[in-house]
Amino acid sequence: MELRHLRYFIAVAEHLHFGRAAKELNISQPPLSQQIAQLEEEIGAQLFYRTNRSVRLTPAGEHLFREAKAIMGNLERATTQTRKIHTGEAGKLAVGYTGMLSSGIIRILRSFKDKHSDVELILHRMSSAMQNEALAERRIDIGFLCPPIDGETLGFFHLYDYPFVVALPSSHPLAADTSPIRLSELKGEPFIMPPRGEEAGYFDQIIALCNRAGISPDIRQEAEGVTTILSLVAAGIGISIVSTAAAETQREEIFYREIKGADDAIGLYLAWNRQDASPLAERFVQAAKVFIPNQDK
Amino acid sequence: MELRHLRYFIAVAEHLHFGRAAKELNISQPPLSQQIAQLEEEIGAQLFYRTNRSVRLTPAGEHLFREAKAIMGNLERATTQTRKIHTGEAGKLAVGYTGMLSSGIIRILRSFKDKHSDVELILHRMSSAMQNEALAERRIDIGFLCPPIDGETLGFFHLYDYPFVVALPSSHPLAADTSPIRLSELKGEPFIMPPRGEEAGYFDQIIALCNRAGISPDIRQEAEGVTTILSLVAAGIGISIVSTAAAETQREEIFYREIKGADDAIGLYLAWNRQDASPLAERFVQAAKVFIPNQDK
DNA sequence: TGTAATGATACGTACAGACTATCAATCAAC
DNA sequence: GTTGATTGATAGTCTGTACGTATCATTACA
Repeated sequence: MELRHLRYFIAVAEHLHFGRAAKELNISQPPLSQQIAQLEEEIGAQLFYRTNRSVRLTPAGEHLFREAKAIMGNLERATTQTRKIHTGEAGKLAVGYTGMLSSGIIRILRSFKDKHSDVELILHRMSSAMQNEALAERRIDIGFLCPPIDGETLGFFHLYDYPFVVALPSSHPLAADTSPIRLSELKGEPFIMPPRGEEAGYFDQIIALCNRAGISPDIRQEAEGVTTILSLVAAGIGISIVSTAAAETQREEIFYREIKGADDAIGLYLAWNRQDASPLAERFVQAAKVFIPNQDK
Repeated sequence: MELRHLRYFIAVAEHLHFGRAAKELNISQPPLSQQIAQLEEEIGAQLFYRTNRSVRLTPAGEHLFREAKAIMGNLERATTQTRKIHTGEAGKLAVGYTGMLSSGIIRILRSFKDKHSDVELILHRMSSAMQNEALAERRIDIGFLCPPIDGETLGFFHLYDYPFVVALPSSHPLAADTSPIRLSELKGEPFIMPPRGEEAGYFDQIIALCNRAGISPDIRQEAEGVTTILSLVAAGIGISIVSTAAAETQREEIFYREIKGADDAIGLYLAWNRQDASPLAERFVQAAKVFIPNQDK
């Protein structure tokens, strides 16, 4: 059986007239009769009552008519959707993000979703190291992450820079003052940090920052993900140095202070697998480029 | 596009190897490559990433793969069901019945349903006259009805004979006695009868029965359907003469008495449209024939 | 560097589906 | 009854295309 049989069958069932159906199909009547006969033979069921003057569907034919129309409709929708996925108008896009959905990331996601309503964005929170791996293995299509980035297999570009701030429990003695803090004041404080294996760039930058201020952070606690780190700070377990992106959502239990004399910032990058990136991923990357700040020279 | 394309595509998507897929399809590899290329061209989407050493589905291909399998499954089920409807193993069967589903009718329906679980029996209560019309117009496939039957267009045979009984309100003076009643005792009683136009055979037989007993029934009320008639009797509106089939289900408000010296009975017939009876209707008729009483000579 | 594996390409062929012509059956008009 | 129109089926021919064989290009691996 071929789709031709179904197409012809539907035409005859709709017109209940071989001649007119043939005309609609742009073929002559004899081959139409033949194909219908073939279909009946193959299915093993008479589909039409035919006298020389009238054509009517049998009960079996009526059933097949309904089914055939549904099948052709499904096929039509399937091919259209397939084409859309190819062009990147539709599909699923797995997106990784490190800690919090900063307003910068949300703006990009929102804008893309608005223009591509058929696209399903699936968000995965994972560390920068995990994103490198997931992008390489195509478990995610897009990553919002911090260095290091495996430039061999991944394409990437810089999006935003977020300065560092110190996160203190509100109950902490240093939390009273709103002025920028000197990092040397943090000497001996218990630090909460992500594991270096998960966020090497972030980790090293903070260490360097502290070293420059003449202190060596006393890491008492490791925690995965900014939200977890901040929860621990809120609980009074220790202090941490986080990006202003994480500090966007204020919490009562946490007090943020800028760092005096340091304009260090952590870079947020967008990355994708540069080999066989899905069309959707490519679209996303293109759309995201618009959000690069100061791109006008 | 033809089903061939989908079949070939599914084979390649399952094997992710053109050579092996071709072998399974019993064709050689080159035409398989061609057909897949055609499919991609027609849909307007790349379906496989092909290097010379590996074949992988694109996101678009993965979507089409799922859809194509579903479509092939639907098609398979549709053709099987169509064949079943043709042979009478499945389908819908509209059955008409006059008044009540007597135990005789129920036995036939039950037996048929047991042997043909894929068949949906749709019951329609309608008078014998309506059934004649509905059978001719194919609104129903099978009728359980009383004469007259239009032998021109309908095939039919006799099933059961149900003797007549008198139905009295329990409060009626004549309802005390359990012995057979003489019809002459009913002189002057208000009769409830179906309209003659709907149940001519039944109507005329009762009139003849009464006439033989020397009375002319005083028809005060007409009602469509035995259940309606019996409800009116129960309400004390009048009396009626009904078949023992209707009397099968006893009600407290109604008292039935046999009729003395009359072995008249109303015949229940099974009828169908003898032109292009649906295969299912034919099966039903054949199955019902087993229930003709005294068929052994 | 040579060999095996794999999908794409080139080209000839056979068959199936399409066309034209015609037939058979039915219905309607007179 | 007879004739003409309508309609689906059949017969015979032709053509497009799906398939097969042979071969190539590329890649992986020994």
